[in-house]
Amino acid sequence: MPDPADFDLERFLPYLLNQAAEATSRSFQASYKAAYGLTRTQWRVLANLGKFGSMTARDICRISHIEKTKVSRAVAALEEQGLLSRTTSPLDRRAEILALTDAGRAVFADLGQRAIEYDRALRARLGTQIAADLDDLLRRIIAEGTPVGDED
Amino acid sequence: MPDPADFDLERFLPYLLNQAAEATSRSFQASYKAAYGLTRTQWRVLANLGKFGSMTARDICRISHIEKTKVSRAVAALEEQGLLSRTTSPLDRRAEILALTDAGRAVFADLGQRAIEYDRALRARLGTQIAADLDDLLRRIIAEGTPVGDED
DNA sequence: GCAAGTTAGTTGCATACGCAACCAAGTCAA
DNA sequence: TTGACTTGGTTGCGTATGCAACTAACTTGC
Repeated sequence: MPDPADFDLERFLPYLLNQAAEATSRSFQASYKAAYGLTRTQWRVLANLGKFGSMTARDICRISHIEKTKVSRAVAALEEQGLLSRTTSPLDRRAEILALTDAGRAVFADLGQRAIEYDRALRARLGTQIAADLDDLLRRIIAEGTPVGDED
Repeated sequence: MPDPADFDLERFLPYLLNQAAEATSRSFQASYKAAYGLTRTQWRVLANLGKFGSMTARDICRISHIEKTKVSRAVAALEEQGLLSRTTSPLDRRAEILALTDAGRAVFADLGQRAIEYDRALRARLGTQIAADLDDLLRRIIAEGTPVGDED
């Protein structure tokens, strides 16, 4: 039975991960927020559409592990801004096929580049081999990282 | 000039970090949220007070890198729940010295233990050596991870 | 063909957050 | 002392989020 006095937030993995995530997200946030007024979620949805082409909101949920509510609102906002268009699926009239508009693709082109550059710079500073290992670790954490249960 | 089509969210470090952070935080969240109705921020503030003893809100900001607003509200909530007490500092009447109450210490004891166990289990599954390396990496990212500027 | 589920997506509500503006107490210098 | 500046902490306001409840469109078994 561990002594609670031994507990140190600074060595607590969830905390460290959070800080690291905040640090990186925050600084990249400037790109999509300042330049295009996008939310983190909106940027992610856009990035998925940019990468994978047309798909339905549900697909985005599956791929990106973002909850449906968040996706739904992000999609609404992106549509509002003219960055994506919705078409009711002919196969399933509940579903909507989402696709970036030209404007959306332009934004993705710009942000995609910046993201690549940002990522490269960060990895370079960490050391590319190390960064690659980090990827694996993070994926493992994401995959099995939820020992207690309670999935998102 | 990178081709935006090369961009893949799944290999974007800020994104991976976020997912990993979410995955771990989420599952530990059950402990403090379900059991004590605490917010992530509240739990962190409590953890810092539990670890370091009495200190001022400003100190918590410095140590934990949480913004003052968040700390302020968390402190108010924790006081409301009877987990901490405030005393105006005799040295500087603007500052308030925060200290856990007995109830607060009890909560910390419980959550501290659970946190240690959670962390251990996670590290064990990653491999302890690897987990230690991960710590370093994350600290580096946190420290220098914000190349563009725009600090928190 | 239809009642009992499912599933895609939206919405209401209550809460947490970020930012900027704001008080009150302290500091510093003239 | 007094006026300009800094600093500890709070608050108002607009926005993002999570959860549960909801609609509409599909599926299944009978």
